[in-house]
Amino acid sequence: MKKYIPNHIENKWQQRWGKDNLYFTDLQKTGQKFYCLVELAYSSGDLHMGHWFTFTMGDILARFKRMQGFNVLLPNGFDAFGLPAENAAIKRGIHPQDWTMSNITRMKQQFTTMGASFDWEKSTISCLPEYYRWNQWIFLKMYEKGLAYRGKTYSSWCPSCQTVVAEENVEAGKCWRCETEVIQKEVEQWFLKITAYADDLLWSEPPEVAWPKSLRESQNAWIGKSKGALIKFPLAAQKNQFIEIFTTRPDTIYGATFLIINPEHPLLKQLLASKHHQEVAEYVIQASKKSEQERKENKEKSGVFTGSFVTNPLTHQQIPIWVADYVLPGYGTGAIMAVPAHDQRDFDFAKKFGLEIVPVIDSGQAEQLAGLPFTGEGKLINSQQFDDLTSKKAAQEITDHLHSLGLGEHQTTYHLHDWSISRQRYWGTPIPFVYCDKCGLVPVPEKDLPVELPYKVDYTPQGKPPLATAEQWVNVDCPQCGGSAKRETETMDGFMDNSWYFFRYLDPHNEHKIFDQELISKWMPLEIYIGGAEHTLGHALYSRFFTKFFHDLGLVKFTEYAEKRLHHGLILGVDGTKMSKSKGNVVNPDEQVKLYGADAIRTYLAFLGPFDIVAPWDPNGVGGVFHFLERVWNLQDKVSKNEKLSKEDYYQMHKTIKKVTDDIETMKNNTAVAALMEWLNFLSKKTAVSLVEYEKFLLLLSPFAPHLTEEVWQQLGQAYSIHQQDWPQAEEKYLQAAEVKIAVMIDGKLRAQLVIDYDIVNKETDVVSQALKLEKISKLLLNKDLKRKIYVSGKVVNFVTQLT
RNA sequence: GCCGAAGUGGCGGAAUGGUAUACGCGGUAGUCUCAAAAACUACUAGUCGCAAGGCUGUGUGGGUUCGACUCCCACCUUCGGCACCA
Repeated sequence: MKKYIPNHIENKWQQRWGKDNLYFTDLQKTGQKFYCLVELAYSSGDLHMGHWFTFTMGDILARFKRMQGFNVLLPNGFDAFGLPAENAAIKRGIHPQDWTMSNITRMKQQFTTMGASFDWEKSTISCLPEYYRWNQWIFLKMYEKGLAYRGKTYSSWCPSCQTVVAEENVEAGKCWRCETEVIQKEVEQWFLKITAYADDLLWSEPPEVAWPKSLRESQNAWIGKSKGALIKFPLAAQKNQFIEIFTTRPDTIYGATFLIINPEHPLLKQLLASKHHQEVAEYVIQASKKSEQERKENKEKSGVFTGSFVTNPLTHQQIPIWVADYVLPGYGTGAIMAVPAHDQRDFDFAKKFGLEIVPVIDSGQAEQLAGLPFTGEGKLINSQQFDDLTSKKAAQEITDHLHSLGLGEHQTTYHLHDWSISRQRYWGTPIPFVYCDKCGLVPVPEKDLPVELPYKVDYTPQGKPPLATAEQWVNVDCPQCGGSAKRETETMDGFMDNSWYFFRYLDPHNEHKIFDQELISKWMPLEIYIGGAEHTLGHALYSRFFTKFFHDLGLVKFTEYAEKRLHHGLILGVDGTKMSKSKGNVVNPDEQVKLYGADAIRTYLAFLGPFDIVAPWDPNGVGGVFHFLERVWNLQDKVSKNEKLSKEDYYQMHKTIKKVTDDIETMKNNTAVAALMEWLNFLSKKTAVSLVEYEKFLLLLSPFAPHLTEEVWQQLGQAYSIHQQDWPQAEEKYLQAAEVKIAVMIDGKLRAQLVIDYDIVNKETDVVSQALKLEKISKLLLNKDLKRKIYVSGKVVNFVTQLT
């Protein structure tokens, strides 16, 4: 027999599978479908170990389901637009498109060496017009529905990338791509009104689909729905002028002893007519200098008195207006009523500046007696006609009362902001709008899509969008009046591309529609979506938003696109830290393939630990798995066609079939591989192995090691391909061992073992009397008073002599 | 601070409330060899003991139970996430 040398067989089978189109999925076929989705890769040019890990897990599940008779779709595509392409191109002088497309060619080759069962006919590349024209189409539809609009706000701006960075892509005050500190800059840009879906995006309990709890709770927190009231506080000096505040605790209004506005508040200029002018102006300047990050980090309260007063609409007292940067411009109305007795921050502020503290909720608790703020709910005090009401009731009644005075209303606010989608860069989907001198902003008609990205532009950053340099492209006739107009030169955020790609996988080349609705209703929602937890507040939220939008357009019938989402783990470098080029601890999959072959790497990644594991790459571990595969290969020597199976042989075989089946189903690949190793250890001890056993073994191993199993399968003279065989079935009648080991305990402590025939496993009296006869047990029980006998079928006998 | 997940050998990790440490790595000894590597075999939680055997052990302290890694309460630590959100 030949030695197991992966490099001699893997390439051969990869080519054969490709030639035979073995993993082609007929979407029209009837029968149960299984759509297995893995988050698509960015076309960076190199497949790293993280890709291997994630895609291998998807591939194992897909292969398993296919053998179980499901019509499985395992597609793959490329996230191809975005800054890295543009930056790499600027650095190396290659056009982003050429850079991207050659990367994709290379990565496809790397994906092939993985031996994964992708159906490459169902694939998308986001930088191709046949894909991004539908980004434009979606954008126009959103515009039609009032969900895409042009707005002006302060946004995080990356000076290095020369573009707006979405809030959820700002990490610790730095740009997620280049790690330059972002600044706040007022820019006009396109927004998608994701806030219109805030309530729809909130997860209910229990959830409609099986998505991770951590994701659901993070998304809910990010959406940040809170109910409260808008209340107008009349300015003391000017009649009919108000400061409007938002509060979640209108019940505490009688305790509002001052009011705070943020330093950027529009009313502030008006208020600066007092003697405090200088001090306030200085504070505002100081606050504007602080970066968002500093403001958040420094929790020491700061602020100044404006010199002006408002009237508390219910106590009718004049209360001072302060400016403080702990009140944020982007939330609520940017102004608060401060209730120091019942809010920690207001309390800290009041203490620091010696402001009045009036308790209005009776907590009956010690903190309050000790003069600390009580932030919970309770019964009202010091609140005139509302005294003795509970917080909940009072909140309702006080808001209603304010409403009748024309000074308040019920209000719900959200933390979620609209999605700023325009980028002042080249390598992205052109936004399909033109600016006409006569007609203003005009959408490009649907029939004129796609608005193709011009190839020839100057994409080096100069403070204006690169597309503005493509003059021929920019100057167009207005679709409405035919007069001269200019194209929008901003492009779309790359997150737009990957918010809906899994719909397009099902119908990637459709020229007439975004997708065929019948195909979608047949194949979606998809069964499982494997991806990273880092996309919780980005991609995983946007894609749900798009699905709900498609639903409202009448394109799809469901409101969640994936029945299940699973977060994958992370493979660290050998040193236990995150792999990075600068640290030089990157484990290159291509090199590992050369050393051990794809099968060993796949199986090692599966065996490493639970699916969500964060663990370092262990070179010895791969070696161990390679050794396992080698032993499987060498077992051929022992195979005999005539070998009869004992009861124990059948038991081991079916026990393993059951375990591997259950484990792959629940994505516990590590214990599935361990079960195969155990069975191999058992088979290796036998003098001969039957063909039946060996075949079953190969079938069970085939999702993990597709090349080796295919090769041995062929050598055994079996029909091609092993990957088209039926998955083995565990039979109940074989799932009983011949003998059962029972633990015998006295007072819960293990004292002996009893081996019984399987036949008497359910006969309690027989088992107990056999246990009592054991020499060791009878000796230990000699002078003891046996109070209870407990028998757990097939597991344990416990003799209790002491009852507490 | 808040939210989420998790703490088990030298290491990665197994265990429907029922014999803790499966499987793999690493280690020790042996077989084979002139030797080494590879392969194979045995052992490998700590501790007392020549042994038989005992005791202690799943982050800490309590609790429930005949029996707890598993369930409950309190605490500690680590990892991941977050928004001074009124």
